[in-house]
Amino acid sequence: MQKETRKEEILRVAARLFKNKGYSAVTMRDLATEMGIKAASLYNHISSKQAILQEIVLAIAEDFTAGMHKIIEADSNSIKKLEQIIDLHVKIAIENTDGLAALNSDWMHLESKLDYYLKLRQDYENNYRTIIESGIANKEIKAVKPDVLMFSMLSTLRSLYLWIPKKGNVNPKELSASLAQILIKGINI
Amino acid sequence: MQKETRKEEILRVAARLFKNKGYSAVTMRDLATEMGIKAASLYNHISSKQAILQEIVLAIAEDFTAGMHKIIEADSNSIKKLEQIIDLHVKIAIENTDGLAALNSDWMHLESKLDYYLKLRQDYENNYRTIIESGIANKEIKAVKPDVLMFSMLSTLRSLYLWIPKKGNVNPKELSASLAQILIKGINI
DNA sequence: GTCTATACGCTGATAGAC
DNA sequence: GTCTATCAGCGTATAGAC
Repeated sequence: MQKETRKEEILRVAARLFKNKGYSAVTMRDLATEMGIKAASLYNHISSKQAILQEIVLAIAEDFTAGMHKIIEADSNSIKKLEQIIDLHVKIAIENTDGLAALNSDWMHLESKLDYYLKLRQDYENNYRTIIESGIANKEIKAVKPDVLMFSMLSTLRSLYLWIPKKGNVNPKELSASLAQILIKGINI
Repeated sequence: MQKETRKEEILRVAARLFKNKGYSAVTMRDLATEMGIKAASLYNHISSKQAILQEIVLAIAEDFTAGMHKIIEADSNSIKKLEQIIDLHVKIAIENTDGLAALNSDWMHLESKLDYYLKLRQDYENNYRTIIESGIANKEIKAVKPDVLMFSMLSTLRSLYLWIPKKGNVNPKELSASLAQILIKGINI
């Protein structure tokens, strides 16, 4: 286990503050105080407040993109793929709860990287929808409206970060299994 | 159809801005510009920025509370009650999309009214959970984990405001029916 | 009901000493 | 790597003229 750099510490603490109050309401002075230093000292490690948000959000967005690519390339049926998507969201939500909160709540405050973020999200949703549509075509999934199903599943998965901290130590496998039961069994033929 | 007062106009425009950028990132100057007046003029109609947020969020929170009370008092089974909860969320999401966004994203910026808001939300969730637990006890609902089911349904219903504007003119009955199919049919015995 | 003028604390960020 | 000092601009809000 290698030591956390000062920059990593800033990103970790910033994510926690962003989760609680939102990007706009957190000041560089808040962040510095939380780290026990002065605001000016932060700038030896990061170039701007905006750069902090970018690093936090884009790292996670790229994790989701990479995870989705693994899933769509694998040779498995649609239900399995949906289960793997649940696993992916549970894993990221547990490993990086605060960062995920920032992604979900503060992505619109990305400035120069906003277009890039939106493209990643769009591609992710397109891949998701394609999995559902294939499943319906193959009669693995009930003939529900693909958009409503994707919206419903994604709403739950995107909200995981709100729910995980309340539950203390979460068992990822158990949580994934419960979610799969509720999100998928109902649509499984 | 009675004319909108200046104050109502402020609340409506503010809700739209809060939805897009979040409470903290919207300035009184932004709001005034959007209304075609100067920031100082806003204070003839509202006492503070905080008061705007309170009016928007608490009105909706109280709508949910009133709706839930009607549902739990009615003489119907658990599945019917869950369907009525879906209807309630769809109705409010369509009628007051922007205000609902502010409630979901900016409730933590309520200052003196935060405790009141949290109590309304807690009571709402307790009533929701009780409906699910009764349904499981009566064998109307599969023996899933009540908390996971409530979390999943509420995540979807609370995210409706994100989804509705993309869909243009929404038919509430059709949307409620699709959601009920996906959220309830899977857990129905 | 809206305006101009103004108060004044807080904001992100930089320069330069140690 | 952290500090103090500093800055220009923006934040909410008030006073008082029209």
